[in-house]
Amino acid sequence: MGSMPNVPTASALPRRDQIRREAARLFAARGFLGVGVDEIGKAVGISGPGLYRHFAGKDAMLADLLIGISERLLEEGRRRAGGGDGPVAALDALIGGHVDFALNDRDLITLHDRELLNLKEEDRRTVRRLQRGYVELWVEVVRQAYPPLADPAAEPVARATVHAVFGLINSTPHSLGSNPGQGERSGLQRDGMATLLHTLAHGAFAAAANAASAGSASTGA
Amino acid sequence: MGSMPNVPTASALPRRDQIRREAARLFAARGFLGVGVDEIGKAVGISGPGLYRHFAGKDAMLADLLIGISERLLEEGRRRAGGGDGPVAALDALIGGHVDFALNDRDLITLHDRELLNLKEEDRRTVRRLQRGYVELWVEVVRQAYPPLADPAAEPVARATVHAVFGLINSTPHSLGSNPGQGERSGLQRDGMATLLHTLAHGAFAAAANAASAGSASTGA
DNA sequence: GGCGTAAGTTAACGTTAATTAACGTGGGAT
DNA sequence: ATCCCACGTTAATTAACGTTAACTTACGCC
Repeated sequence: MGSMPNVPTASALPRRDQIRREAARLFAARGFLGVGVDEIGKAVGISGPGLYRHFAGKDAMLADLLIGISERLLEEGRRRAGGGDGPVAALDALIGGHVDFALNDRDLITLHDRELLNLKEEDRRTVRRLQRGYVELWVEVVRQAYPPLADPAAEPVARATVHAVFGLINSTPHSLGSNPGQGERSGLQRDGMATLLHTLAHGAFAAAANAASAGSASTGA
Repeated sequence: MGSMPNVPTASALPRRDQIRREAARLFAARGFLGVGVDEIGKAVGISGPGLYRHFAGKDAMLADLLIGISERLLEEGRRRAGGGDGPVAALDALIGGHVDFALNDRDLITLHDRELLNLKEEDRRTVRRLQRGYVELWVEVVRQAYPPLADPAAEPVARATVHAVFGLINSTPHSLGSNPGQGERSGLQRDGMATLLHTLAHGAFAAAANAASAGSASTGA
């Protein structure tokens, strides 16, 4: 018991990670409730209940995935937003980070806003808290990058626009085919898609700022 | 048997519609697989298997909902796109129609791209065919409204942008709270949200067109 | 060289859920 | 008056699934 508590997971973590990857793939493909534990087990070479040596249960796998991606989004977002080259560069970095995420971890992005309701109350609160922090981070940066949105009356506009841009960037799972190897399905390669999403996000923010500077009475509040 | 085949559903359709509405609400709230037929029955005042007098099964309810909304989107889209006031007005009408849909039939919009995988192969193909037609409609109109996107090399960009704008507009279920009565959750009222989404969509399209006119070699194809 | 623990296996349990069967009822057309 | 059919009900059937139990195996360690 007191042997080596530091590196006992040196060979256990790969297996856990393997389970994470396959579970994410299967959950994204057929939904959390549509995938059985036996199927996840088969995907990693063990069978069924053997998964319980690595996770407390099926719920725990989903919770691990959703909390993990939410934490990574927030952490990486904070890192990028603190680049120190001004709010415009910070927003640029935020957008780039989220686009990378959407293109690299397609499965997790899909699960992130699709399977939240299958979490137990406590885990759901955790994920929502992290998501809220991430949104707040974006809202602050956006309002600094686009001064018209810094008006207190425009705060709801800024927040709604951030949500909308998330929806925009996260749309890649729908546009791209399900080929992770090459992007032969869509006529757009990965880099082209990345720059396009970047451009579209900026266009949306600019339009929001433009509208906010024009009519402050159109917020409807 | 040959009595009145024209109006036998005069009293059956309301009940069917009631089931549709409640099923959509429940599916959107807890997922297709997360809702039992007993629950749907209870929501409409009958219990469990009584639903089988109105639908062939649980799958048939979901198929009815998804095919129905896909048909309505396409039909209304075609109607609006053929307004005859030029491509810019047509795109405006398309955007307005989709925004109305996203704000009025939030549950269905949620299901539309969330529960496709729970359809049987044939129904899924039907829905996808309708969706493809809807996308094509948008792509054509967008490319006419924004000439830089009419370049053959920009076709993938136009298509990806249309998908992204769908994601943008469909993001309302996430930004708004779950109160169908008033929008007290978000600081943005319904009309404010509608005009904002309209503005954001235009901003995204304009940005895409701008990028396409600048560098034709950046498509990556 | 025995020991404990990590990591699997298969069998079994308890629940739940969709669907079907069998049966009841009430109102309109003949 | 009656027949019938749309519309429901409850009970039974069947399948699947998450989880636990009991048991095996390989390996690092004193």
